[in-house]
Amino acid sequence: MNGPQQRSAILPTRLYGDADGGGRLDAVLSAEDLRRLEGIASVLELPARDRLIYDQGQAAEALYFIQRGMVATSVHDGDGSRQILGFLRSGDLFGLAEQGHYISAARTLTPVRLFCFPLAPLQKLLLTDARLQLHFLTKAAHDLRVAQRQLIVLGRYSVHRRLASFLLEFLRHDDVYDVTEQCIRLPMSRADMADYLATTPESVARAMAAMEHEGMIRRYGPKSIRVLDLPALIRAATV
Amino acid sequence: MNGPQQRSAILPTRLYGDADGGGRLDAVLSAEDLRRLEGIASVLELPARDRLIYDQGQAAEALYFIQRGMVATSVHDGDGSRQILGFLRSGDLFGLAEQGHYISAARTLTPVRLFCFPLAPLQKLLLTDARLQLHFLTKAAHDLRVAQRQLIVLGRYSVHRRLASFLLEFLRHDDVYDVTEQCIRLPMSRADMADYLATTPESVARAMAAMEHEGMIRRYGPKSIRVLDLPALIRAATV
DNA sequence: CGCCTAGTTGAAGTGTGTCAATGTCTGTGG
DNA sequence: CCACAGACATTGACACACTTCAACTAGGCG
Repeated sequence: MNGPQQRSAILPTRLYGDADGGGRLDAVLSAEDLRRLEGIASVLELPARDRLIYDQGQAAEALYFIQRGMVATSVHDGDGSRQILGFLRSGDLFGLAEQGHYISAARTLTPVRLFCFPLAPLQKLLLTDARLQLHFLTKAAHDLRVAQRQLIVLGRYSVHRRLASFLLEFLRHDDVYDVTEQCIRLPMSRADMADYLATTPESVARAMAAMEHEGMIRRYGPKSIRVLDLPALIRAATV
Repeated sequence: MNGPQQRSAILPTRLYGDADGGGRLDAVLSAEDLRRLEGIASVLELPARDRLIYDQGQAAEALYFIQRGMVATSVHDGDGSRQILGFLRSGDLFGLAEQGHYISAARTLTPVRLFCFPLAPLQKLLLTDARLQLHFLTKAAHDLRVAQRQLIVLGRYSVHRRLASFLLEFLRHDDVYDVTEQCIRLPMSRADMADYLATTPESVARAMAAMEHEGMIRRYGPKSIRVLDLPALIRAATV
């Protein structure tokens, strides 16, 4: 994993707060912690996009850590309806289960490299290493905050604003954002974006078109977007 | 806290899964764990509804545990907009912070009795007791599942269906549901329900009226509802 | 008992979903 | 390397669930 420098990441007032690194688990782990985790992990390499990692309802056997690439978790309704719960990137954990079964499906959006922690050894490790466990707890708290933020986005924002918030997310991550060119590379389809933002591909396309019309972005094909007016984009996500 | 029977609640395959007790923290703690928690806790008793426990943005100093009563956490937008993130009951934890500040406000819906765990001592305790910490981790995972479920509700369901899901939630909790009378006691206002379900008080009222018209419920004043046709209510929440 | 807040009902407006048609990428095979 | 095919994205027209605004009614607490 990256950034294995030793850090005293545990600050008392940050419990159930922010351990920082923007929620990246690997950014806060010590070299010793990493060694231990690698001791129980196996590496899973998926070389292409749209590969199923696990399916909804499947018996949960492991927790996954993303080392490289991007993953989407989604819940499928009886009918065709689908809600994407999150787009996950390097440093994220996934594999949340309920009563021994995954509650969502997980599939790759890009080629990915994963660490795979079998649950029983992981639990054993966390019980022997409270400091390490606290990092997992902090990560869980981070994910909870992310989910609650998304609750606000879906509950209160218009489609236009949801899309603006979504695009802004990408600016933090230099694996999908070229800072010098101010260009975002979207790894997912309009349908994926729609299912994450709880709308339709058509509405996403319309919102994109509107943003381009307003001069805040410029489209170069559906997967590549240049940010022309960042303040306007921020305004669109805020107001 | 209730249910202090010793249980070997830690089952390997349930990590980041369900520790059970329906997410109640106190239902899985050992007598020893309880004693230790009580050692660092102070009791907070709020005798009335609509009391602010902490405000959004306030410096986070403690994590709260509900022993009795009901609490709502909510995020307030710049303008009047408000999203209620959750209605919390006995056995729940709240007080999620980011960078040392609460991300939401918390206020009482009923008189409540809380345990108040100051963050520094709590963190110290969790670091010395990995088993106890694992219960907190499991609780965090539970809350994450709850938030993700709500994401689906807000993202995919009609107002009618959202309300049906909401009412069904109450049937699990005998502090608000009289099983023999099949009567739900709603402790919150229509506005609160609306802000939780991401709609308006008017739409809630209309959905209620429709359900009564369809014969699945009967209203006795705005705060008291009898379930007449449970299967129909379940259908309304499912289909 | 009466005031005031909260809830309900009605009518009108609108954002977004739906259905349908057109346009544009992408990746595969000739 | 180019051409084709199928999937994906975009645009337009229309429908409708829900919000908004307004008036009225009913609870509940002093």
